[in-house]
Amino acid sequence: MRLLIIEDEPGIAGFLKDGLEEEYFAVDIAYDGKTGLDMALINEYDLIIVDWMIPALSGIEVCRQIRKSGNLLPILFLTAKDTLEDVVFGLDAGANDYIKKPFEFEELLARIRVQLRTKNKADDSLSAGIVSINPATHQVFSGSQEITLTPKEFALLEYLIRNKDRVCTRSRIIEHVWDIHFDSDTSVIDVYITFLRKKLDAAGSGNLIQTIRGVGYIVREPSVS
Amino acid sequence: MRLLIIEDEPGIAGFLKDGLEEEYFAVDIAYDGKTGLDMALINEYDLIIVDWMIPALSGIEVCRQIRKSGNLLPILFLTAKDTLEDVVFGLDAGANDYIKKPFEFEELLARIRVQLRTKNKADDSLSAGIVSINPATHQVFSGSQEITLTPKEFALLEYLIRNKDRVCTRSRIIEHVWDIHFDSDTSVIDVYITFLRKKLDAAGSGNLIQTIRGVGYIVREPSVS
DNA sequence: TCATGGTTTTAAGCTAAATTTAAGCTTCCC
DNA sequence: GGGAAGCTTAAATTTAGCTTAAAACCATGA
Repeated sequence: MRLLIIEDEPGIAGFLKDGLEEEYFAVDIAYDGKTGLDMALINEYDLIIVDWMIPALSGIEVCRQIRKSGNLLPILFLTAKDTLEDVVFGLDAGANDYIKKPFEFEELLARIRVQLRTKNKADDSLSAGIVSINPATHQVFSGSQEITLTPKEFALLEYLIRNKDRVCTRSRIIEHVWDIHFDSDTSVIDVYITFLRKKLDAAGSGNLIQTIRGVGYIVREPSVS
Repeated sequence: MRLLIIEDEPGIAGFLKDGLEEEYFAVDIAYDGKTGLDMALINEYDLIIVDWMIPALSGIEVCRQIRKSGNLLPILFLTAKDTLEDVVFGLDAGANDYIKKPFEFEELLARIRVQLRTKNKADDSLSAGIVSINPATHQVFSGSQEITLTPKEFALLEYLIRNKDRVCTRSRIIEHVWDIHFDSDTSVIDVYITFLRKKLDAAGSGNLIQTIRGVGYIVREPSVS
């Protein structure tokens, strides 16, 4: 899952980036509103965190511009101002949620999860067939048997399952899971697909990840019948 | 065809699901209004069946919200209430049709077919006859049956269907699909036309690609008659 | 600071699939 | 009948993906 943070204070930005990367998010930072808006419009993010008070272009204006472009991705507002008026203003501009500074990192994380959940899923269990994953605890189960995954393995599987029944192209995967934005001839994806398949297979959930040759991969929900 | 049933009584929901699946529909169930609405907004259904009296969010509210999001998919109301007033209320909320409980399964089926028939005519996705292609997911369907194509096969079919009802000359095909800009005596096109025809034929969409001798090929939309 | 163990990435050989070539066959039309 | 155009099939070639091993990286604790 790929996030953009628009925050001018390097301390806070860095703190957020580190913390979120520990949670397996791919994180980009923009230090002013103008840059942030450009990045948001050019790249595909799964969620944006934007501070209210930033140089070049206010957070609220960034938010408005993004919505004006027709993009509905979840936007989370960071604000020191906490009067009702400001909050209303932010939500009117198209933000999905807000959080007051100073905040607990855990709370931010919870709110991010809510946004990602409502965006992608009807129910809040991320699963495909007998395999289910829990982003909050970073656990993966094949039926009732737990599978231990490394951070990258988890991030890849999470992305594939969140996009269940859709083809995930190699370029989208490399962007959203590895945060690499240029064409490269790396074969990390292949290697990690092999890792995942091996572990899933060992836990009896073989054949979950299918290859679409020349395009990418897909995790299909076994048809209900 | 993929349907969503929003119905809290497990008995009715299960009965509907089983019956509809026998008719080759893909059926999802939501047991309350909130979940149902989320599913309807996130996934792409061909039709929704929603009960009037359901927990979390009334059927009528679900209907309103779906319409508010700009989605025009057919919605069928299930209701025990049968006063004229209730029916008017439901249709005003954006439903396409209603059916009173208890009902005959056959009647429900008939009404579903009516809705799906009118829907398909307006649909101008990339298709010709019963064959439709989705460039976003690289999927091809003959009716509801998926056809697996290699990248080149897909590219060729996409080009032909995008230029439906127009003759595609050999030189245009070789330029647009193979990116070859000089005259060559290759016979790849012939070979790939054979590949495509074979796969389409196996999926029951034979005769889609016609040869124009000396010129090229054409995919025709079967005339509506 | 350095060693350690785990994770991630790179690289290379291998395999299987996709693509292209080529040759013989069929059909159409003069 | 004969030639041109297209069809079909098999074989050759190329490419993409799989697998494995090893190198690089990173955090941890002695």
